[in-house]
Amino acid sequence: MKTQKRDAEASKRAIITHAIALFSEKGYASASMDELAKRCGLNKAMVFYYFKNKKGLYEAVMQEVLDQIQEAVMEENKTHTRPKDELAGFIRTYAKFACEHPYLPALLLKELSDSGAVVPDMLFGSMRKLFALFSDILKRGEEQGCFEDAVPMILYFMVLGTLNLMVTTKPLRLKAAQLDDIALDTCAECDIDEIADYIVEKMMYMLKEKNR
Amino acid sequence: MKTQKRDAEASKRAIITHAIALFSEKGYASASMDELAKRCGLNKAMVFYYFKNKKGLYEAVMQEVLDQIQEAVMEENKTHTRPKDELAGFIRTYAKFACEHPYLPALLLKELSDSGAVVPDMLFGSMRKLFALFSDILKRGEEQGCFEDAVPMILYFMVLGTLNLMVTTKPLRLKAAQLDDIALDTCAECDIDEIADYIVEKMMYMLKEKNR
DNA sequence: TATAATTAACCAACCAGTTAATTGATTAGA
DNA sequence: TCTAATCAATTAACTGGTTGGTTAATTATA
Repeated sequence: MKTQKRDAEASKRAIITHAIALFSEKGYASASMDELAKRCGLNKAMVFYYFKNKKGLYEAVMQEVLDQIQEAVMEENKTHTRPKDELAGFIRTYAKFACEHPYLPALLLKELSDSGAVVPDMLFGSMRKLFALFSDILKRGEEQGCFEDAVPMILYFMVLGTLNLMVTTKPLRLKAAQLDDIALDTCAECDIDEIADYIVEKMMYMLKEKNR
Repeated sequence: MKTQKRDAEASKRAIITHAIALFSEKGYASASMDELAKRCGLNKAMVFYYFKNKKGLYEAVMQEVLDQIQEAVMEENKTHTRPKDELAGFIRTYAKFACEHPYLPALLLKELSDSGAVVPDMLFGSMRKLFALFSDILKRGEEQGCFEDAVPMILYFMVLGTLNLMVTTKPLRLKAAQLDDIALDTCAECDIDEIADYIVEKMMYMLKEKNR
């Protein structure tokens, strides 16, 4: 593998990689294509050469990110059989991924807070699969009698909402912990695994209220 | 009350009102001050006359919105004494307000997904009070033995995350319900009160796992 | 030589913010 | 009560900088 002066694949990948970081830092509107090109060390025209639009690039970014989290969760899911373990695995895997790739929560919250203003069509195309898995776990859990009264859509957003917010607000919570009186615990020290475990535990209580 | 050609208070109020709508629709960066002025039927310079900056206006907007939700929740809270009722009231009141004023979830999610990039200082100044109330309810609940093992920060984001996402994604979920196969229930028909009731119910199960 | 990758220079549209002049209401003085 | 002065509210026109996007020429590779 010799280092060429020209490598289309490498350029394209560099653009996507830096675009993920930039979009999640600044948001769609504030992300400048000039700055992106500068970060990549490429000419700005390259961005439009490989991706038609800013919007086209953003779609590619969202696709990439959603594919990544999807694959991580789906792959982990194979290692379980019982719905309870599947649910716990889903939550812990999402939490771990979100913590290691903090652009995911940032991008997702921004997109969802607009009801997918930028990429409405593809958003629930890609997100549907994750939700379908989550929904299926709960459904099978109910059939097998280990879950009760599950409303997948609400519970899905409960898991994603809590985890995404805990990840994105971490800097804010750290700052608050320093300034604030001691009375309020902002959970600044908690690491993501503890948080995930807590959510898993509480989720189990929620879903099997009677049969214990 | 005669209709004057000049009314400073009315102009200022018009700017804030339309700014709330505009910021929550477009986000901070994409909200144009030219368009804002056009929506208000005022000259653009008026915006900078009453509020120094775009940022200054945005801060005023966030202050207004956070004050509104705060007052609504605080006021309702006075009607209860038992922590369980207080918690239920908190959730239902926030849900109702968020549904009737959908700009709140949009603005809040956008701001939190940046860890308060635009107005970091004032954000947790204003949000702290709401969280302090929530935290206090749980604490008193634990002292009185009706709640167990509560981690206020996580539970707070669980409530806000779920409700805010359910409100902002409503159009998306409605659209998905039409296109999607029937297998996936996106909760498109649920109204906010049902959702709030569900969360309250599940929350209660979470918080009193042993003593029932 | 043909083609894919890369570049510099450019453009019109839009942006937040300014300025200096103008208009309307309020008030003080006669 | 009329008027002149004062001050707050409002405006049109402008600015310098940035934006997404284009184009035509140039380079490297096969």
